[in-house]
Amino acid sequence: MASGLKDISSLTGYSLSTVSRVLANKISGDSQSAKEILSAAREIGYSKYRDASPSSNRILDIALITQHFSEEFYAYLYASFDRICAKEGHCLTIHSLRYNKSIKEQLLYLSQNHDGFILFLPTLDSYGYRIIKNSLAGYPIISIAPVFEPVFDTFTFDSYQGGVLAAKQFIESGCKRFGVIHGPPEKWEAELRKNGFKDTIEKEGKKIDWDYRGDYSFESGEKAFHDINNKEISEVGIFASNDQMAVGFIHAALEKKVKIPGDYFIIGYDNILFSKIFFPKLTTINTNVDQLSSEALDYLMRMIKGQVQVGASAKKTLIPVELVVRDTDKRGKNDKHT
Amino acid sequence: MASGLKDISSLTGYSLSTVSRVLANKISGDSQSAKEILSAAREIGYSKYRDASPSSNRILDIALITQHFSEEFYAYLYASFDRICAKEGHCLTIHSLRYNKSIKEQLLYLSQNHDGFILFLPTLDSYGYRIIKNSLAGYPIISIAPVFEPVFDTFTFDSYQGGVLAAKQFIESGCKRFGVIHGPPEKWEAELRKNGFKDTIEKEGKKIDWDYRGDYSFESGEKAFHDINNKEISEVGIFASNDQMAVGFIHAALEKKVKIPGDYFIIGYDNILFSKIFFPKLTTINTNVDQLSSEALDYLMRMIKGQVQVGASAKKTLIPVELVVRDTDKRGKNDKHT
DNA sequence: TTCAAAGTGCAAATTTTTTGCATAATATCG
DNA sequence: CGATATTATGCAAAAAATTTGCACTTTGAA
Repeated sequence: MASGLKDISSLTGYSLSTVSRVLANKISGDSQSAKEILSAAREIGYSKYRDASPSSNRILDIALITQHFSEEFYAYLYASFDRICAKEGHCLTIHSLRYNKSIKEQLLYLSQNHDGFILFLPTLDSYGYRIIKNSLAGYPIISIAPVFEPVFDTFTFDSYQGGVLAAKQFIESGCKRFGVIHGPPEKWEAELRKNGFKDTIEKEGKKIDWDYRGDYSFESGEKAFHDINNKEISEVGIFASNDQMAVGFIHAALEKKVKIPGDYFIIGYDNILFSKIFFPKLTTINTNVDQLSSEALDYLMRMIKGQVQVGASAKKTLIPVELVVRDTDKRGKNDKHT
Repeated sequence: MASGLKDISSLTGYSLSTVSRVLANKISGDSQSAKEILSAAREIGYSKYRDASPSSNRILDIALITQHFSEEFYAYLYASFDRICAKEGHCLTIHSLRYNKSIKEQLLYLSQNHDGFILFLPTLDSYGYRIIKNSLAGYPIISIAPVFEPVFDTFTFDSYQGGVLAAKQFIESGCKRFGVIHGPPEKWEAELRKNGFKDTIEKEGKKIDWDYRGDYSFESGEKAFHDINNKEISEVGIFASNDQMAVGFIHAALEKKVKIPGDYFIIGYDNILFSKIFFPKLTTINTNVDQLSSEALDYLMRMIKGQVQVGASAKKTLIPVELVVRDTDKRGKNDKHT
């Protein structure tokens, strides 16, 4: 099992010296010999080869550092990164820090076997991020978590824009009254979604007639419905900060034989699978996860190759989102499902 | 970055010789010194330390080898293994081979950094499994994929039993007619679910009055409804091979104002999240993923420690499933949702 | 208390990796 | 097209890393 230059040498047919030089980056890493030697080294698990500066011939190992939860979104995220990495020829591994006691040590360990990290740790605070930054100074890391004060260069969806799009749709389709179901206030992206909606409504000289503080759960969507229904406000365009709450709202409305669209109009956010199959079909904000993965990965690659200046402050890139019109907003052409 | 025994020595304070001996397994791996040395070795990424035979002090690295898909089930599976591994103190990494050209090479590479594999590759054929077995002879590998002819020791849910439970529920609650919505025939576990249902019905001297060949999708559940509805068979207890089809069936039924439960009764299989929130709430077969993870991991650990005899033929372990009664079977207490 | 078994460090022995030098292959430029 | 610079390669020597023999220490059971 122990492997050394000798094994690589006999495997590839190159002399010990040549193998040594390729792996120590003393000769170009882009030649044919280098290609063979690097791939043999990778295969038998020769450890020091990672020190060779990344050449076009090196397969790069990327770690997606996340916290597993039993939610569809995670399956989407992983599948998307998997797809994009495979297309670009990189090798992706996924690691969860959900139950980890020592994040710092675990990341130090992982940095030995990988060329760069993509962090998705929405619950980590700035302090935690700074510890990571300090203990892995110089190591290529980006983040895709929507956090208030990013420490690493960050790629996220333009949540604010999502709220703007929902508001515009309601305004343009002639809604007169507006409501919003908040996400949990500690989630930064939930605040952005709500603010985008609110600001756009108010810029038009209108106001939010009703709001409800939810927690992203299906149940809080149901509760939101009962709240507005008791107040007897109707014909309201409601923006829910995620699809689960929108669907919960619709569920409760259906039970009470309230019409959606009709008595209420609703736009969700996320466009995850069940919003496509739930009925009536939900108008929602779509996030293009492949675009996020692709741009994030691209940037990380340039970071690994040293083509990116890593500054003191974190750069933010907002990936645009789009409105998907289905049946639950005022324009919905389909009324028969209510 | 280059690390060697010298670094470990100065980090831990032990002499070079001691470090060497611990890592080469020349002295017991269970002493305090061994613990410190092994953990330091792991942290700085010293590669050869993995050759030391696993002791109680070694953190074991397990790889879950899968094929990512954008389905909730994957998020469940990963979160469950993550939870169980964390509890046992092992380190889990997840790797997708969905787009991989050379599975064999990728696994060879991964085997360098890990102590054992859990395979979840439902689409791989026996030939592919045998290639893996041959190229990694002696390396600890188990499978959790439901396949017809397992090559590795396998842990799966007792799909057949799931069908039996569904059939019993319908029979005991007085159903007179029975139907089944198949999963895709190439999926072994779908066949088992159907057969368990069919065999139990027939053992009671009854017969399957209607069946429909679905493909696990929501849409095929809708189509199944239209099929049975055209034939005007009603008051049938229907077992769907998964929840998505069951929910599709219910969706189509609701559109046609057909009563569930009432005109039809339905039991699904999987108990994934959306079956909990869809309305009416679905009676279904629950699979305890944590139990599967836990038993599989336990066995793999014993394999790694050499406590398990690996025979020529693969051992199969079936994890029991259970019926979760909600609102869509005949016993469902809740009729108001239709 | 005694003695065997296991752990430890020093220094020598061994193995692995790197490097100087000579030569071969390849690319570059007038 | 040939002269010249650049890069790649292998051998053998040098350097570095790792293992091992030996003597001494610690630990725990009888």
